[in-house]
Amino acid sequence: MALALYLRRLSERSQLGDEERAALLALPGTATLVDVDRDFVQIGEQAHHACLIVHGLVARFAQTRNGDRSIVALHIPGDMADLHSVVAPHVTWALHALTPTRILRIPHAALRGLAERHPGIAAAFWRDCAVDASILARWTANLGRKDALGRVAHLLAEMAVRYGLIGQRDGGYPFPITQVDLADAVGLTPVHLNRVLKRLAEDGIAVKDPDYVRLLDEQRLIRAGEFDPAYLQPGRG
Amino acid sequence: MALALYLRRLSERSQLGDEERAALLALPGTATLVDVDRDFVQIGEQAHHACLIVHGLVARFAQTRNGDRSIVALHIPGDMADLHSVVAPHVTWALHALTPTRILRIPHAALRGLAERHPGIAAAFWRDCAVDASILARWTANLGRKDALGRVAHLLAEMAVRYGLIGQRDGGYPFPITQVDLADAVGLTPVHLNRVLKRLAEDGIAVKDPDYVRLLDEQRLIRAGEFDPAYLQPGRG
DNA sequence: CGCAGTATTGACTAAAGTCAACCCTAGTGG
DNA sequence: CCACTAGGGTTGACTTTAGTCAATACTGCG
Repeated sequence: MALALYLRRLSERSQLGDEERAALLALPGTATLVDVDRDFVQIGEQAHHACLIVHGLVARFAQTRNGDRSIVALHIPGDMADLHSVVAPHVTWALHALTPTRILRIPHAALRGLAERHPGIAAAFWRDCAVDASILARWTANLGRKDALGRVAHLLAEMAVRYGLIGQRDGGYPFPITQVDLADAVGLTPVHLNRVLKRLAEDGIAVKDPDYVRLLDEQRLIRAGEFDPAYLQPGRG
Repeated sequence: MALALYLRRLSERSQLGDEERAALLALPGTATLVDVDRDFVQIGEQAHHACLIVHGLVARFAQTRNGDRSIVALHIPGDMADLHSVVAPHVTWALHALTPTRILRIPHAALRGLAERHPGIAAAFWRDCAVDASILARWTANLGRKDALGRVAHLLAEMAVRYGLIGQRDGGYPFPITQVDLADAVGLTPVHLNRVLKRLAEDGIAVKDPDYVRLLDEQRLIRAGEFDPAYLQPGRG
């Protein structure tokens, strides 16, 4: 069940009591299927729901007034992609399905009510947003200071950990993103990204297939991306 | 008084009742002076306090294990620079004074207690973190998609708004940051940043003096940076 | 006065972007 | 069942942007 997925996510980093867990699982929500290549939250909206990703892959886009779009976050199953909209409902980004995606739309009112009645849940929500921000900070640092290879390696390493946390990884992980979108996420042109991926494959580090990443030598991937998973706060109280 | 500054900040975006306002102002805290060029929160620490910037300028640094540092956020008076550490106390960044800085160190326990007793304050804290994340997202997008001039123009425009919100701007604003640090914040080398600043000055857009930014033509600055202040959520409920 | 940190400039290099062609594959409709 | 098409991926040749290296100037302070 979708909410159980999110409860599991929260429980990784927050201790919740029985009552809180039950209250969370009782949240109302509307299951929705989103076609590929569709914005399901648009810039300029006033949000009234938060979207839990149940299945699929979602990009958060920032947009300048000129219409340039840029991916600032990727969301995988178990992520509440726009939980921050509960406290900042004026939307300045878009959520876009990169594959056919199943989401659960949960009313802000319900989330807010839950947070008000259960301080522990309020803290868990806040913490979930803090981890999201921590990832953003890391992306900012990567874009500012790493070269193309380092940025790509770092992102592939990050996604390996994140898919690992939801039990979707072994020698690799599902990652159904096009090179155009991946290029956008790491601030490169698709052409240059393609060359970087080619090099990672030739060097025996990792292979990006159309919807899967094969990890050939994770140690070297981590070194190439100077990756340290601490910012993902995996399993901290 | 320092806490009044922060109360004012929160009140811009959150409605707080009298009791909540009083409780906030009653928070305990230790006033501290930080020398220039000093980390006052270090990577790897377990944080027990959040730092309210009272006076001065602070940079948040991300650091890779190789020791490369990169500025991911700038904090001005009125900012609670590491409020997120209340829910994520394992520190993966550093806070560094760019000028002699006065801070107020507020115990996490007090902030947590306040949030537990007053859901409105909990929401206000969460919201404050959401705006911080919104700025991070914008920086990510800028680094990914804008050229050097656009990045610098955007940052100068953002800081103009942020200093404006604390009443420290007229035809310009105080911005005591060196070119080396500014270069770090926008992901450029100091040499190239210097050339960009020269161009902004020559074009009559803005002049960066050692500790002040003179805004010569704000409209063109905004255009050059494709700046839209919506992400700062100025004055939204 | 001299030093250290900061800022400025020029000449050169390297990384990434641009442009354009071509390939490959999955899906469509005849 | 096959030809066509469109989107994604790949490659080469060339351009542009920003980085590097190095020298020089400025400024506030001991």
